[in-house]
Amino acid sequence: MSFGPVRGSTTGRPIMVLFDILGKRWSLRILWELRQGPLTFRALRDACDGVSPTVLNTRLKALRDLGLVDLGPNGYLRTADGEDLGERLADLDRWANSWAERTATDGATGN
Amino acid sequence: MSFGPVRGSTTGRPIMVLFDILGKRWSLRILWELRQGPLTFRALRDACDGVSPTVLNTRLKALRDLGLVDLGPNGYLRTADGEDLGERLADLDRWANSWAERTATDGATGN
DNA sequence: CTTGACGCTACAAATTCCGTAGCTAACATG
DNA sequence: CATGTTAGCTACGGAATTTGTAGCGTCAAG
Repeated sequence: MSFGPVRGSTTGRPIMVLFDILGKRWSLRILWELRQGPLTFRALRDACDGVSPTVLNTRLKALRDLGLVDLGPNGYLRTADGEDLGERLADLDRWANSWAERTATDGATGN
Repeated sequence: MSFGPVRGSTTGRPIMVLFDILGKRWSLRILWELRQGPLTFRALRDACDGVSPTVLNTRLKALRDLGLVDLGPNGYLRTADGEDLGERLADLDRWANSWAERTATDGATGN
């Protein structure tokens, strides 16, 4: 497996590779929805607010090429690396929750 | 400040708000490039591979609405929340580096 | 043979993104 | 005042991406 040239990034810095895929619509969401085990293509589609199969398949291909997602007998699932990345997303989720509380409080005090 | 209805997400879960903005091209990158202090609009543009001002301004507006970025006397900078989120991105960066090493090694072992 | 679920593809329309050019305002120099 | 520079930001047309709907081929159950 190798990182080819990535849109707008000739440096090959890993974080840029990540930004490139995660910066596309539904990528983060797909990784997120796979957090509790495998989902079939259609179940994943439903979980992602009915994202079009075109985009879902495109993302899934990219995610598989990067070794973050794989297709098993029970549907799509995250690889070990994907799980690892998923934990960073869980961190993001925890942060987002406290951020929302903080933001709500800000708003109440006079927006 | 308040979260309006977000594209494709009626739940209002904070993580979805985050996915919505971060899932747009250049959002992650902008937050990332602001990690070492304020940058002017044009400096930020240069840092982001010359992203078009149209998109940069749109992202900056969204990021400001969410209270993650602010415009100070020396240019754009991350707010306290933005810095906080930035740390999660730094985690992502660290993970991406080890991931890249792992991935390179995988390729070498013939898997 | 029909039904249903599976992964996935085709294709046109809608949306978003892009690059280039240029605007207004502020500040410094002369 | 005239000039030059830098700032943030907008207009606009063309390119690229995303979307929605329909349907394909395969497989297992009834």
